[in-house]
Amino acid sequence: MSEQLRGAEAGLEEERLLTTGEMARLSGTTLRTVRFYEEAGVLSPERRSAGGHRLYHQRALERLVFIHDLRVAGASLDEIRELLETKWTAQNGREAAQRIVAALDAQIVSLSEKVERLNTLRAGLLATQRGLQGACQTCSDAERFPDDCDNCDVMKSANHVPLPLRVLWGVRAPRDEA
Amino acid sequence: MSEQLRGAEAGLEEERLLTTGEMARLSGTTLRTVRFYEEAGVLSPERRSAGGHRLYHQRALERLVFIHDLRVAGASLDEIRELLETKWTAQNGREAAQRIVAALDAQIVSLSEKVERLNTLRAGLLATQRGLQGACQTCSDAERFPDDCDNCDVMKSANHVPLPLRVLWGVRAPRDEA
DNA sequence: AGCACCATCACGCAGCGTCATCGTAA
DNA sequence: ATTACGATGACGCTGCGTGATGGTGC
Repeated sequence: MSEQLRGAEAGLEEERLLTTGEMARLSGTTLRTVRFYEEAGVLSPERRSAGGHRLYHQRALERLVFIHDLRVAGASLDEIRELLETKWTAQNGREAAQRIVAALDAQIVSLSEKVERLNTLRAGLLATQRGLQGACQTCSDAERFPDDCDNCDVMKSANHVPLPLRVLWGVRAPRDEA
Repeated sequence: MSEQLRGAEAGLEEERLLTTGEMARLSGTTLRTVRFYEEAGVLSPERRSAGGHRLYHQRALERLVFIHDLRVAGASLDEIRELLETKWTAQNGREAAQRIVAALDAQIVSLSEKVERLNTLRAGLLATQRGLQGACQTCSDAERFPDDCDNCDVMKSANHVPLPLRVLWGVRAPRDEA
């Protein structure tokens, strides 16, 4: 018994702990973010150094990356905290697995919607670039340019003008007035 | 001349102006957002009613949708305002087109990166669901469940465990303690 | 005259950024 | 002992949400 324990302890190859700065750099976040995530209750160091510096497990780095990914995806820290705690608040493995799968379902749905929306937007922006890189790039029609573009071929020829082009190249909005 | 003007005026088919609420509903935003965008200098009503109610052109609705899309994509209202003003601050059509194309380039790049990242995350979440829906759903091993899952087949068999699964199903983080 | 709608403060909140000041690490 | 790095406040900022209170439109 004590043999096994000592063996296990010796087997732990002195895992190198990470500083806050290393966590930030390796995850693509900042010091402030790492500390804020601790305050928010989603990430904490394994221990502190004698002088009070935070020291993290390498697993905490994966956790940080995951949290940051979910934030980029639009999840709130509240949602993220719940997700991370699910396994430990469930009564048994079955329940934990089910609840996590359900929570992930919701995230995946909103994520898919967002991706679709971003792809649509990107397509519109690209189409707008193509539109502008044609005639407008060489346009020297000082009579027509700012205010009469709506009547130019560029805006009428294409039978479906992308929304960004209509907005960016259309008539002056009240907001754009002097 | 006056004939033309009168004709043009008569030709304008009494465009129906939109209220703030209609703008919000039709764009999927809120009253607060529409008003805030005005305060931020990116969207303004064509005029006010006698009683002070905002009245918008239909073009303003497209503008609002575009602004909201860019916000979802992660652009700041400052960036958006600059983009929307580009055409009117440039000296000629060529310069305006070039500057807009350049600005859109930057947006498209960051947008593409984001889409890629979200797709990667989604793949990880889906793989995590698949992992959990197997053995864990029927796991009744009360000895093993919460703390020893790392040594379970589920976490060792797959030669590449997705990051979310490692994080969500791995050993207890300090943060998850009582 | 009634009911839905809108306007204008005003405060609140998440998720950090950004100093300033001071202690730690090697 | 120097130099880089980290800790701890504290205040600031964006992009809205959320009332409260009172006027508008039809």
